This record gives sequence, structure tokens and C-alpha cells, in this order.
Amino acid sequence: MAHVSLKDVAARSGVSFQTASKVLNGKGTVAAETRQRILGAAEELGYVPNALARGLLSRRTRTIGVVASDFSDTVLSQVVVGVEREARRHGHGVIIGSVDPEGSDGVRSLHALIERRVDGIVTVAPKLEGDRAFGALLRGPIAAVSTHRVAGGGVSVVEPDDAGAASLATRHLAALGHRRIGTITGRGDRRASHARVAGYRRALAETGIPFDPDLVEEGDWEPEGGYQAGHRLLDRAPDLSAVFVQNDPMAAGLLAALHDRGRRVPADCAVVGCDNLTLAARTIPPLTTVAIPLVETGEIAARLLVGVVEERAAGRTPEPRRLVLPVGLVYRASSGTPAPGTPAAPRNVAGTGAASARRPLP
Amino acid sequence: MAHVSLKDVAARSGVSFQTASKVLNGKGTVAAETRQRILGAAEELGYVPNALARGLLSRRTRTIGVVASDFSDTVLSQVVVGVEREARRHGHGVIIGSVDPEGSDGVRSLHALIERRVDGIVTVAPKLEGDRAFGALLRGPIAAVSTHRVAGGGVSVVEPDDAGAASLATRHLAALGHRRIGTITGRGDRRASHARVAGYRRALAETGIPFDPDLVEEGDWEPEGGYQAGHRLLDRAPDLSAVFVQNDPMAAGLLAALHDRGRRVPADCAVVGCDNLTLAARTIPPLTTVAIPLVETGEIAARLLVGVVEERAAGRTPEPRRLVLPVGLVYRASSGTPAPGTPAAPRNVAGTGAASARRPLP
DNA sequence: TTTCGGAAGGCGAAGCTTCGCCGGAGCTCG
DNA sequence: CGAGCTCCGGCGAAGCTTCGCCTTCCGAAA
Repeated sequence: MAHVSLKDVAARSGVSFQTASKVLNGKGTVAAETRQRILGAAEELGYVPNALARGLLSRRTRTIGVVASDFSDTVLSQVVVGVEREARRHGHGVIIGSVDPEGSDGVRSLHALIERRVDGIVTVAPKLEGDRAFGALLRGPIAAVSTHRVAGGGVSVVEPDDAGAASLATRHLAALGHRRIGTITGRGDRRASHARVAGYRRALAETGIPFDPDLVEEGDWEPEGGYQAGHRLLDRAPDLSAVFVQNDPMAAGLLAALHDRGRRVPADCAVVGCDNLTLAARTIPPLTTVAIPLVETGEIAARLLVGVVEERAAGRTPEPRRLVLPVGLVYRASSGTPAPGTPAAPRNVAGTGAASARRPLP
Repeated sequence: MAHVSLKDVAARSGVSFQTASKVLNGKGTVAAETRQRILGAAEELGYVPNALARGLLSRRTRTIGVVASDFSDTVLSQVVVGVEREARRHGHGVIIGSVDPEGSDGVRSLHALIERRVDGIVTVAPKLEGDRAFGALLRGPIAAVSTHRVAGGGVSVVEPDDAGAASLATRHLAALGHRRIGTITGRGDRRASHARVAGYRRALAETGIPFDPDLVEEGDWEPEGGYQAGHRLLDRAPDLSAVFVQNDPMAAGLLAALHDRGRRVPADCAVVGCDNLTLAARTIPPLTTVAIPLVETGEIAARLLVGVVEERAAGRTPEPRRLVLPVGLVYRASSGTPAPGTPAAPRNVAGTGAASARRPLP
């Protein structure tokens, strides 16, 4: 009684259930009058097709799985939003498989998705970057695209240009004349942290500034971590004149630490954040930051995945690809760029790479 | 070839697929040796049961659907995290059905979930509070719990005490001696905004402060909206001495507006936010705010839903319930409470209602 | 020897769709 | 007037699992 089946509709309209199926799917050739009768019955009864049965037969569920390590994380959840949005455009549903805080059950989570016969999987799980069993499963029969490094490789990856983001920010600070540029990183267990440190070091090298390990502090991606790391950094290197912070919430924490110590921003210390969250426009002072195409990362990953699913359905096995999405700097007051009174609205001026993200996928 | 079926496992171990099923489900009585052979074959072949077929037969998919209007919203995504976490504890998967930004396709989204035969649905979609067709569907044969008001009622609701939150914050400000207390609301299309205004007015009435409509401004839940609303408020009521802001990001925006105008916080104007996001601990100054049990809201909604699903499976029809979760005030510097140098760590001192959220559901 | 009981495992059906194929009715064309 | 075609709709099967029931076999008790 809970659910109305095709048979119920057929019984009510006096035809076989196969005929009802034809009508409801617009296939075959059915008399106009019968068709109306069936459509009417379906409407009256509130018939909703059973995707389980359909998927069982067609071997396609029009569902993609998303493995994310933390949906409440602002950054990851934006990527997930992108995936979901693009999936919906393709008429696909999304089923989520989250991972416990320790990231120890990536494989279990993946199995739960495979059991439900998802057509493909997008992983948004930096915590699982090092999980070899997880990586192996991703290389298995079911199509997968990751937005982060996969242990063992062999899986298509779509990711923002982390190194480029750090490099962009650091070169910006160097161009403003800063020579003592510190950095606050995210957690060390995430590869993006290392990529961003690498970009920071590359920019230093390119601008002839010596790298000083004392100017690097690790945070936890949260405001509190940025605050604490900021204090440590200022204790150790009082001559610091600028900091690149690996995300905006930590940058907000650094602003608080600088404020507590009576150091003006940007006069005494310039700050550049990363991610361009909505918050960044209204910190005190407004935060110069690097815009990362988070939603786009998810969208492109989903689009790529749908493509791979098609390819595989057609019997082909496309090569794994790697797409790196360009990022752009958003100039605001915290790095000292705009004249006083300049509006704090985003304004991209420099970016990395070509706008490859805009290019339709081949 | 993509997926291994029970038949494949059975063929490899020389038994009928029904026997293989018995072994894999630990039912029936099978010789130890045969059992080992089947288990071995399943392992070798990498057999993963097909949840579609299982769900088709058992009429239960162990999957719950979540309809959320915006997964990238910090507040909503925390609720979703709670739902997901609790669902996982019960061995359920979660499938998401998001709604477009206009909130016009709630019914379509719900249909997509019903098609996939979810066991129940949790809605985290304040945008759909007024959608009558959506509400009607929620009262239908499939179990549902909402974390927001449902048009037409008749559906169990779990929600934080919005009115209590506003009342708590406002009474706090009144107790500090403020008489000109303004408020910045969220978008008017969300019921929580109205509930919080109601709580604010109730607190004013209780403390003998006249309500002044000039002291109410509408924001958009985002920092920028808080910033703009703050300026409008200060233009209109320069004698304002305190503001309750309906969420923390807008409060951050208000802090920026006050800073731009050279008004010190809390000396010239006290500020209290809402939601207790991690950011609130490190704004300048740290933000007094109301802690809302967001994750818990999701968890409890999911737990309640699972209970309803069980009840219905047993043929009973439980009465819709309404749970209101208590909230608590977190004192920090922006309201002027702590002495200088007091650590900004959360410290709950006052809350609404009993700790009913902790009580196990009957 | 007969009978009973339990262990082991096979068989058929159901759950809901979709797809390919077939048969009958009515019509057109030669 | 019969051959052949189109239109309409039914039938059977498949897709993967679970469940209830049945058969076979073997040892033990009567």
C-alpha cells in the first residue's frame, strides 16, 4: 500500500503492466485513448516508478556517490555542492558516503556506495590521500574521479592549483616590497598544505628572498589555529612584515592575533588569505585572498566522471586525466593594496594559467 | 564483468546461488567446508551484494534522503552532517536531494528520493517552509522529519529554540544596562528570522524596554549583508548601544561596519551573534554568541526518523512530534562581559529549557 | 527393519521494471 | 479476394536477491 507499482496502474486501467510501462516511458505504439486511461490511472494512484527495479535491469542507477571526509568543512562542502549541482544537470542523484573523523573507514564507505550500484564516484576526501586500499578500490571496475591526490595514482584528478595560489600570494607580497614573509599552513596531513608551502617557496626563490623555516607555522584550518600560529610566528620572528595564510578562517585568526599585539594591518604586517570565502570581504581590515574555484572543482569533477561513465559503458577505457584549475588573487586592504575608501568587492587582477576551467571538456 | 553476482560466486564454488546466499547472510545450515569454499570464492571474486535487488525484495533500502536547500550554507551543512552521522550509526546510507537556489523544485527533489525508495526523509530546507505541495508530499506514505516548519503541519519537527536564542541574547544585553538594543535579522523568507525577532521582542517586553521598529534591520545571513544592515541601522539610530545579530557571519559584518565608523566594541556598542561558529571565537573582538545545537538537530532528526520508519514498518502510525532543542549563551568580549585578558574559550552559563536534547528519545 | 529427525542444499517464487517478440484486428493494394 | 502491412497490446524473460519449502541423505532410536 505504501508504494504503487506498475501492476497497480495496469490493473486499474485494464491493460497488462507491460503496456503501462510502454506508455509511461513513451515507447512503443499505444492507442491514444488507452494511453490517456493509463496516464490518468498513474496520476490518480500517485504512481512513482521504482528506480531500484529499473537500475537492476539497466545496470545504471543514474546515481553518483560522493565520498567526503567532512561535510561541515566550508571548503569541502563547496566542492560537494559543485558535484551535486552538475550531477543534477545530468539527471543524476547523489549519494553521500562520509568518512569518520579519523578517516579510517574509507574502504567501508566506498563499499556502501558500490553496494548501492552507483554509476561512479567522486572523492572529496583529502584525509584519504594516503589510504592505499582506498586508492586501489578507486582504480577498480567502477568509474572514479578525485578532487585530491589518490594513493597509487591511476585515477583522474581535478584540483585547484594549490601551488599556484601560494605562489601568487607570495609574489604579490614580494612585489609590495616585503622581504620577511611568513606563512601559516593547514594541517600537515593534507597534501594541499604541502603544495601551498611548495608554491610559497618557489615564489620566494623566484624573487630572490631566502627561505627561512622559522617563518613557517602550522595551523589547523580553523580561526583558533590561525590565532595560535600567529602568536608563535610573531614571538619567533618579530621582524615579520607579511604573512600568507593558507585559508581565510586562519587568516581571520591571525588578524585577531595581530590586533591583540597592537600591530596594525597592513601598515605593520600585511596579510593574504586563501579561498575567498564570503567572510574575507568583511574582516577587519578586508582580506586580500586567493580565489579558489571550489564549486567549479566539484562541477568539473562530476562532468568528467559522467564522461568516464559513458566511455566505459561504451566499452572504452579512457586514460586517467589530471586537470589543474587556475586560481586568482582578490585584492583588498589587508595587503595594503587599495587606496583608502576603495570598495571591498572582489576584483580579480591576476591569476594562474589560462582559464582552462572554462574550456568545455573534450 | 563489472559486477560479480551471487550466481558467479555460486558457480565458482559449485553450489546453487541460494546456498551461497545462505552462507553470505549467515542463515540456514551449511556444511563448514562448503561455507569456506563459498566465502573463499566471494573473497576472490570481490563479491559485493547488490543493494538494489535486496531493496527490491525487502522493501527497505536502509537509505534515508535529505532534502537541503543549500549544502554550502554553514548552518545547514552542519545539520546535514548530524543527519549523516546518526544515519551511519544505524547502518543507513544518505542520499541527497538538493533544491535549486530559487527553491522552486522541492517536489521534484522529493520525487527523486521517493523513486529511489528511501526509507524516510529529513528535510533541512528552510526555503521550502511555505511550499504547500512539498508539505503535502511529506505527509504522504513515506516517513519524514523536518528541521523546519512544514506548510500544513502534520510532520514531526526537530528544531533549535530560535525564539529562546534571541530572547537569551536580548535579555543578556538588557541585563548589562542597554536600553537601545537593535537587531539584524536573517532573510525574511525564513521562519527562523521571524521566530528570532519574536524572541527579541518578548525579551524587550519582559525587561520593560519599548519595541522600536527602527531598530530592526534585515540582512541576508552573510557578512556583507550584516555590514550593510549595520550601516543602515547606525544611520537611523545613532543612539544605538547594543545589537543582537541573528547569525555570526552577519555579526562579523556588523563589527566591520562599527569599526569603519570608529565605534568601539563593546564600549560604544555591544554585539551578540548567533550560532557559535568557530569563527566567533576570533573576531575582533571575540563575539558573544548563542550556541545552537546544529549537529545535534540533525542527529536527533535522524534518530526520530529511524524510529518512525520502524513504527510504520510495524504497522503503527506514530503521532507527529515537535522537539525544541535548548540553546545556550557563550560569553565573550563583544558584549563587554569578561574582564580584559579573559580567555575567549566558550563557556556556557545560561541556556533555554532543560537539556531535553540529551534525553534519549522515548 | 522401520521410522524418525536433523543436516545439507536445491528449487521456485516474488519483488518491479524493461525489452524483444509475437499474434490478432483491420486496412490497403494488386 | 487474398497477400501483406500497420497498429495495438499481450507474453515471456531477465536482472539479483531473499524466503519458504522440499528432497535427499545419514545416523540413531524403536
